[in-house]
Amino acid sequence: MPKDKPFHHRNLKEALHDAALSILDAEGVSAVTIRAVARVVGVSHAAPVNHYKDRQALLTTIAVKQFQNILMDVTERLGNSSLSSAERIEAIPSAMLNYGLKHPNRYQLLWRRDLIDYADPNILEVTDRIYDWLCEEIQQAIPESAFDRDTVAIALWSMVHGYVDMRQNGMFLEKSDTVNGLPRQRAMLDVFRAVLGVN
Amino acid sequence: MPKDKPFHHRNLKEALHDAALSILDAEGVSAVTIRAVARVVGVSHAAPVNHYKDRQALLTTIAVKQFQNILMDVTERLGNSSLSSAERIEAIPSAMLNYGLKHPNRYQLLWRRDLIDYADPNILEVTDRIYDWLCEEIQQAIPESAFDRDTVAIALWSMVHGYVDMRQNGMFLEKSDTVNGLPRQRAMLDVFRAVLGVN
DNA sequence: ACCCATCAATTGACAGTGTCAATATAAGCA
DNA sequence: TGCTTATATTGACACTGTCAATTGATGGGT
Repeated sequence: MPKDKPFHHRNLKEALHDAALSILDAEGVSAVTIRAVARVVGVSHAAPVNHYKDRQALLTTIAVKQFQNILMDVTERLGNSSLSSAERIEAIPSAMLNYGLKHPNRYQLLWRRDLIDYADPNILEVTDRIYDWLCEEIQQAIPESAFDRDTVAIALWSMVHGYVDMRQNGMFLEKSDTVNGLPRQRAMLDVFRAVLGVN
Repeated sequence: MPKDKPFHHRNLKEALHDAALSILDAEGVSAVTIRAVARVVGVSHAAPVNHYKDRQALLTTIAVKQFQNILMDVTERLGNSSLSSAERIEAIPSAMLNYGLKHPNRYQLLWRRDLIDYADPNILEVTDRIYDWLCEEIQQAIPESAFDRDTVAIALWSMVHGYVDMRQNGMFLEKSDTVNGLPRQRAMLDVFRAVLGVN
């Protein structure tokens, strides 16, 4: 803990990332500006450029890390081999759902194509891995099915994403969050259990 | 057609709205700034304030109108009484899907809670009417069902919204858009036809 | 026809923003 | 030691939304 802040921060990149994340959680993505982040870290307004080319690069890095966090959660959960077929299929959808409801501002960032760079190889890789894993579990659980596997995977992921996104936009707010004593998201996933014929 | 532009535009509100819409289509929502719109209409940068309190008010008005357009389309389509149960249920999901794929920038705006005011009574009314109609059709088509009606409606709308949103973010891009010769969205809706038992 | 209140539009300013160029400082290596 | 490179600062520019003060036009009442 140097007294008079040294010229070099020594760890600016991570510090900027952490500051950006906390601003994101507290005030939403629009508050995550290069200058605000620099201010929090206590560095000049143009310092971040050495570590993040521009705002998009900063936000893309954050998004990549968040996707990776989600993937790690899923990886850990699916390591448990005592799960039912349905539970394995729902691991990724549930993870997205829980993450989205728990970290609304972070979740919102993940899908802001105007702010992050979806052509970034890291983004592509992590989202592909999540998707592939979802497909894999569907394949394992229901090797025979009337439905195209990709279609089921896309439908499932689309449903949970759409639900989180619309909920956060205030839709379905007057509707109860529980149906028959279960959370609505549980009831929604049950619809898919029914059509896929898994338990 | 006055030669030297008169001080009063006489129709500024609509002109601003139209200009904003064309900018939205051409350059995306981030380009729809108060000043850019004013520039297109050929009026001073602060003129719009007399008709739209701020940028959010302008964008909210646009969103309301777009939701109303969608609702009108659906109303017209559902006026045709020779539709099957499945077709009636899918009228709203299909309309959202088609609208989203046809007008990506407009669709994106509809779900930007940081830009538009979801507490606006007009927004509430039109989205409620869309939702209620969807529920109504589900109720009519399957008066008896193992699934909670609201859950089905929410799941269905969530799926199509999530699909459009993720697609526009570049997800599922390497996956084919057609499965068994049918558009993927058709296959996705068929999953719901199966679970609801309608044709 | 006039006056005046009201509405509509302009101008100018302010605090933000991202980003770039020029500059200063520190670190690391020969 | 000195030189190269990485890192941080400062200052500027062109934008943005929004506000206040001002000017311009309209329309209603007398």
